[in-house]
Amino acid sequence: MSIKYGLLALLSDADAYGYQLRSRFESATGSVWPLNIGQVYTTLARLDRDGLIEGIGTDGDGRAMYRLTNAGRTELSGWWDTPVAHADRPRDELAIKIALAITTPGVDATAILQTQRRETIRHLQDLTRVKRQSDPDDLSWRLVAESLIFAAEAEVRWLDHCEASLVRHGRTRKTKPGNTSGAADGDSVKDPQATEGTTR
Amino acid sequence: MSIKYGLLALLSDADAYGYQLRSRFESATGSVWPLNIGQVYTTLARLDRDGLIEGIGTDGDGRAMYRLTNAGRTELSGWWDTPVAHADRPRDELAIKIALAITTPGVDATAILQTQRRETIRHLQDLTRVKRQSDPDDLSWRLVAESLIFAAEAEVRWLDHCEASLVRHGRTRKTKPGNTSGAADGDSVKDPQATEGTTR
DNA sequence: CGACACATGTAACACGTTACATGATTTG
DNA sequence: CAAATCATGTAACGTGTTACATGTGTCG
Repeated sequence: MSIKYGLLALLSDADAYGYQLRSRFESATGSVWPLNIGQVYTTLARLDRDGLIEGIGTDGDGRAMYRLTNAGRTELSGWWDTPVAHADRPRDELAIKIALAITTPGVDATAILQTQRRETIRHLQDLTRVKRQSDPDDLSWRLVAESLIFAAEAEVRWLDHCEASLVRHGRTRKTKPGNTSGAADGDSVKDPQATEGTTR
Repeated sequence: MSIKYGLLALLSDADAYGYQLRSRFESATGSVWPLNIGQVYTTLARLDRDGLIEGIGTDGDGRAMYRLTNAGRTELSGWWDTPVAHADRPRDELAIKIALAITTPGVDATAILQTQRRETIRHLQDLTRVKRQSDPDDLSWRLVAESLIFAAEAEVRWLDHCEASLVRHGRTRKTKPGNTSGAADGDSVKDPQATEGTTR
């Protein structure tokens, strides 16, 4: 879904050819998600077929130019007006994996949680490094990076929350409220936005 | 990728047939992601073809049973041991949309951010309601729901952060530090885990 | 000249969705 | 009996990936 509308959005700014669309897409999103060039062409073909864009011959150097049609403009403004629904987002593989790890006998869920936590922290460090080394004036670029950072931080908090829940579950509600350490209560595990220095 | 390993995980517990696998998958993940039954069968066929599972005739009532092979067991334990990489996760349509909204002339990015925020808050309320109405003893179920809650909360914070950044960017660093309202600084926009009562 | 970036495409495949066809069993 | 649920599959299509084929332009 996303790249279809991505191309429409880029074409709403100016006519373009396939190769150009890829580089514009990547300069808008900061090349965090390199866009497959083959797919650009197949998507353009589909959009053309559906009347949302139209091929307008070749420019002076033989590049196949495309232009947004009125139908495409309508489709696009519909996209802008409609929030991204949570319903049609892809399944979260991590959540599924943890759920299955817990319910499958013979699987050490705690070990999986810890391995994953290390991986996510590592990723978080990559992201903050990338962010530090990039032009702070390029807004869209920076916000995309920060989107990933926010998500990764939430993931770490969730992993910690899972581990705490597992422990509590292990002590199968035999202990009464008023327990051992601290921290293991409901939500709010760990401070948010604590990106650096959470390596364990 | 996820459902392939999901089926392997379920089959590592006990032999099963297609229909059964779907209901087990959904009872593990809390039917937040209803699993397409058609795909279960095609995936089983692929797994069989690749030697990770094998069809073992039909049970007494004519249901096509499958069993995990040794190769499948190896593949599965590899999955358990390897953390989910951030590299091969799907693109985040929301982040792309906002990035394009900012870079495309003639698009009201602030309006899009606000519409999205309302939608996400609404979703968050749905999730907390679902969580409240569910069995608190079903760990895996609850954690999956909370995974979505953590992610949605992070999304709201990010959206707020985007809006603040846009405002700051609008005043193109002509104002000096020491400014108008408050709140619009760097990270930590809004308190985390504040699920209820953030409707605006 | 040779390597590399530019530029356009195609083929094969994995994965996901919706929809359809078909039949058995269960239940109101 | 009629409707719902159980159970297995197929077809068509959208979307994404990797890999290949093919040519032009540029630059060291």
